[in-house]
Amino acid sequence: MKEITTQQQRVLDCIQVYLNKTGFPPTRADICKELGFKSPNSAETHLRALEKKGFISIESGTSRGISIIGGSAPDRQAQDEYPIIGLVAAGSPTLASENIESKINCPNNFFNSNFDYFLKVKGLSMKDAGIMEDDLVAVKKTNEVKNGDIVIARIDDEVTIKYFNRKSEKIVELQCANEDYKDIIINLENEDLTIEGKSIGLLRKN
Amino acid sequence: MKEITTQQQRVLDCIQVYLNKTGFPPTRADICKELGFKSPNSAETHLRALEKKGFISIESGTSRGISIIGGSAPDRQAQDEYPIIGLVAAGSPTLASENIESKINCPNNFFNSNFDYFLKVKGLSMKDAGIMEDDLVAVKKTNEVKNGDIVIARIDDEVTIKYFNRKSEKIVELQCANEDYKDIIINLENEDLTIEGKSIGLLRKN
DNA sequence: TATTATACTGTATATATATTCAGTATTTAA
DNA sequence: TTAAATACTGAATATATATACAGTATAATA
Repeated sequence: MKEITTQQQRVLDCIQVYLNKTGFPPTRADICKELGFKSPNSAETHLRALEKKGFISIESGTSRGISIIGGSAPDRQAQDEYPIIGLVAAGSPTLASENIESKINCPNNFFNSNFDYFLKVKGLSMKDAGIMEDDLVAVKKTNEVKNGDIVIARIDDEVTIKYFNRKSEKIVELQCANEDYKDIIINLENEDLTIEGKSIGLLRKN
Repeated sequence: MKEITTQQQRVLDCIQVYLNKTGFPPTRADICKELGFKSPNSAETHLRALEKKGFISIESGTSRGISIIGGSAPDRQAQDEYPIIGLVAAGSPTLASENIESKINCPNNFFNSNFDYFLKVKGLSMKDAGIMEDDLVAVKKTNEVKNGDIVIARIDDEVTIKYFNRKSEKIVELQCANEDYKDIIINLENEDLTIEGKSIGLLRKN
């Protein structure tokens, strides 16, 4: 299952909501009305994209012939144990046992993308992004990130969670979401920056 | 619910089977094909009879607008399946199916307390508490809350999520976590306040 | 630089579909 | 015994709906 865009997710949600509400899938026009599109082709192209990516199936030539794949399957969700790793000021957030604070059982399709571990957040540098102290950020190990992603970055031995912003070929900005904190500008020529992964979700226990 | 005839039962079963197989309801022609009728009107009259007797509802002028009522659609709350409810501006966040946007599989000891449903947040009034738009707040249905709790409150038909603060015997403050929003002061003598539940956790999908 | 994917508006149309009308026949209730 | 409900065939039709085509625009990618 490939990545889903924000708008495609909205369309997918819309179909699910319509199904719950009426018992049958929406037409293109229904989707347009719900999401504010003005052309049925807007819905059509999103549906085709969702079909191509494997989220839905569309019965050709059939009115309301949309079905969500995996949607109606009431099978018990496969679960996995995910480690919770403390965001220590220093040191790589490795999965070595000494870094694992505890483990948590969680369905493995719980978020929109698969992920590798939970990171327990320290500090309030991402406060305005709704990430508070002791929140558990679901981290997918990857170094493929794009501007605006919330990434887990390591500079030498210092690990932080920040917005990623590539300013130029050599310059990366690690941006805070809190005006009390200063952004970090990194010159890749002088400094070592490792992208450990990116945030794909969040979990908070009160 | 009145008596059902053998043929009407066959049609009803046919609808259910078709739904299970395709994810959407059949047309008149589909029913004819399945049950060997030679005229779409055969299906039509059976459908009208089933509607009259309360087994199905038919959305007029709508293709495949059949939905099965009651009996065969029990919301069996699977142990680990939790509904996601949209935070609608008006109306109680009931577990009625029309309010359920979708469902999510989740271990029932996932948070530190058991809970009843997820509430999808609209607006940014609790931004500084780290609750953002579209976040899913895990809600435990209770009216036993204490000062500082994040509660789901209903004033008449308006549902909001706010900090709870009892100022005096008669005065309750529903406090925002965003200086752009105004707190709500409620005099219990004049106004109706219902505590639907309290937040015991949060889930965010990026 | 060209190309692909995304994200739309707007119009048009073939056809999928609900639904009405005209019949026939049998069974059940008043 | 007369109406009403059940159980169909067969044909006709208005419209609901999918879907193609023609554009515009932006962002990401190669």
